[in-house]
Amino acid sequence: MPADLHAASPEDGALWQHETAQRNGLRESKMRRPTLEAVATRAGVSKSTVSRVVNGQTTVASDIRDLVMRAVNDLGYVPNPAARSLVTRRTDSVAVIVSDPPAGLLSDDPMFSMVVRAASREFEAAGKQVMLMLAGSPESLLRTRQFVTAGHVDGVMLVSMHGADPLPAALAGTGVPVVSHGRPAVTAELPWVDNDNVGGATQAVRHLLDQGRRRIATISGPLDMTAAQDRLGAYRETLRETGRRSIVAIGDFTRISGAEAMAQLLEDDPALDAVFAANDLMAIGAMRALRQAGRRVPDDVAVVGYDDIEAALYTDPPLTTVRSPMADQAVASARLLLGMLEGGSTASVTLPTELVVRDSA
Amino acid sequence: MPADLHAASPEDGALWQHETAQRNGLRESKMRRPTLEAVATRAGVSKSTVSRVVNGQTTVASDIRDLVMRAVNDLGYVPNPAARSLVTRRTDSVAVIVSDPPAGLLSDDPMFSMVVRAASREFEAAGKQVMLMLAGSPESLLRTRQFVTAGHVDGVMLVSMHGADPLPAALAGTGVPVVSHGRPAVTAELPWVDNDNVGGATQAVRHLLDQGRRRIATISGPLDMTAAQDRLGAYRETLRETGRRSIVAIGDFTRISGAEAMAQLLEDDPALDAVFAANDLMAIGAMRALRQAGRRVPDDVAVVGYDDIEAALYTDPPLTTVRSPMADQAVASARLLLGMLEGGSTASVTLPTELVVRDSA
DNA sequence: CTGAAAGCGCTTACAG
DNA sequence: CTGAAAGCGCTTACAG
Repeated sequence: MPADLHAASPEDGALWQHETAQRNGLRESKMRRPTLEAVATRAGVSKSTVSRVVNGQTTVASDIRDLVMRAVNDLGYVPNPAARSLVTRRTDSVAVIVSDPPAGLLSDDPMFSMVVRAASREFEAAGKQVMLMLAGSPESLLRTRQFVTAGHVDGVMLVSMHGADPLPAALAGTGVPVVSHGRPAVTAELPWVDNDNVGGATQAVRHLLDQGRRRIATISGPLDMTAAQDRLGAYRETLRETGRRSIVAIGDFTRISGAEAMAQLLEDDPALDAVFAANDLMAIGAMRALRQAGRRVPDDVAVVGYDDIEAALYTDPPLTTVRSPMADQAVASARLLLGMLEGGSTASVTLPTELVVRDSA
Repeated sequence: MPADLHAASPEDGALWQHETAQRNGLRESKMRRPTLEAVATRAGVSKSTVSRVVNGQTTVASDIRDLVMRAVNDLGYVPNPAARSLVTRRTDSVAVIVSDPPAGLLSDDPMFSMVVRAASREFEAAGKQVMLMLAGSPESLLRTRQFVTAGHVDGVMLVSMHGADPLPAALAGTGVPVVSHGRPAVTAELPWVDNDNVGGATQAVRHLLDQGRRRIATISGPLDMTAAQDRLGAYRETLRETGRRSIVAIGDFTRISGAEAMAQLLEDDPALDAVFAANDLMAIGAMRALRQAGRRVPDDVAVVGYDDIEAALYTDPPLTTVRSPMADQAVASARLLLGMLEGGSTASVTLPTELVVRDSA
């Protein structure tokens, strides 16, 4: 207590109040939340009973339940997740781990947005919180593995947006359920959900053939991704069946790589009359390159993409493409993991695709 | 033990092994991870000492430290986050809460991808895990508030991608540090990071004026968002200064809304010679509508967008736009929150914009 | 149907 | 510099 309290002036009083308010503010932010014990005391029952009510057990007499609920509401009680998780060994959360390329590459990829959002909705609807992790660098690989091992999450959904990902293997030994959105490149023993890349690419090339195109090139994705491998394989196979040769350039699923690959293709074979791009982003890049080279789409060169992202409706001309059910695939991945957490099936699933014909081919 | 064990045949043996392996597999997945106590026993020291080493305290003799580290590595020890969090009252994680529109609207918005990724990288670099939450429905609002109140996270970064969000207000009373990516519509007392919407929009309209355009329309974003309000306000103000009248249509920041707004505008004022779209997505929609109406860009109608997303490089013609530092803004938001967790500044920040002139205006 | 008690795996004063 | 002990806030057999 200040020594000069007996001489307190109104100003002193105001100052004092101010400091008190600040302290209260501070204390409030650090103040402990009401505990289960506080609720028990207020309701005049045991902690066990409160715990049962809070967890929805039906073995509690309804009048007692009401008593407890009132205390919970009065106090604004919310269970401490750390304490709960410590004893139940569940976290009620899952990790969505997205391989993040260095230097912002692919950073506005619509796939990221679609997949992460669709999966998140699904998980949240099932009462699971989602922890988003970006796994790019080697350190982050270690970090990710530690994180999962530590028991931070009940399960993992892997979204490999690039190469030969070491993550599936790294996560295999953790004993935590893992699913992969997209078939992983290394055949780890983990279930996945994918779309029918072979079927989709085959449809695309057949369509071009049906339109009377004869020199059909392709822009492939990076060859360490199974989606790229499968689409390229189907392109080659379909052409081979009709006795035509492949004309291939490799991109990395970005717009700019599509543009560069198209320029290369035009140089390699100026007489080509069609191109199948392994995704829409590269198709958009290819269309720009064609424009710059003075070729008309589809009159001179027909273009088919893959994915049917929304942007495919806004190209000039609108893009013919293979619809891959991105959101459905994400939802299916989430459900597969959710099922596994309940001890359900670990069977991988392949979703069908559909050709969407617009004006570019 | 099976009653017929004495009659076991080789086949039985194999079967038995198989079952054993399965059980071991099961047990392994449920098996308790090594605890701090196990490490202490193995190293022949107390739990306190192990804890100190694991947490990097420097007060431990180096030979003892080595002993402990060896035990940690041998056992593959990883601390249990729930137990740690229970006593430290920290979680070392933050929530990134994105307002998620119903029905997949905006779902491939590049903003989501850019902002979430940039912020995640920043948080992860600081050792914070990110919990991604989608807050769309009224239930999710409640859920979100509870989640934060329960102490699941040390701080919150809010990303309002639409309307008059009730979240800032709902989170204000929790005592948990919150920052907003983008100035919130309701003036809650929380720090934010935004780009200079007024400055950016002013640059856009001035540029159009400088090009000799005389009937300049705008496609605004939804008016419950401050970014939309500010951009529209600056458009109006700039035209007013030069004695011109505003021609306004309202979109919702999606491509399709941009196309519809443009069609409306053309109907309202067929003689317009320029349009300022409040984001690039709507500008892309507007360009499609102009194409369908037979207007050439920029000869008949000049178009300026806002954001400078990557797609702006791929329109025909390439889009003149205002560069808003999306990723920088997300990084700044993350840093602001990180700083607040250390007791640092709560000052809001505004980032500068820059006009990028390409061929559409 | 309800309660007392043990225990989940850590950290942190407090002694020494 | 190191250790014994208390305690974080829950859940869950185990009795009654």
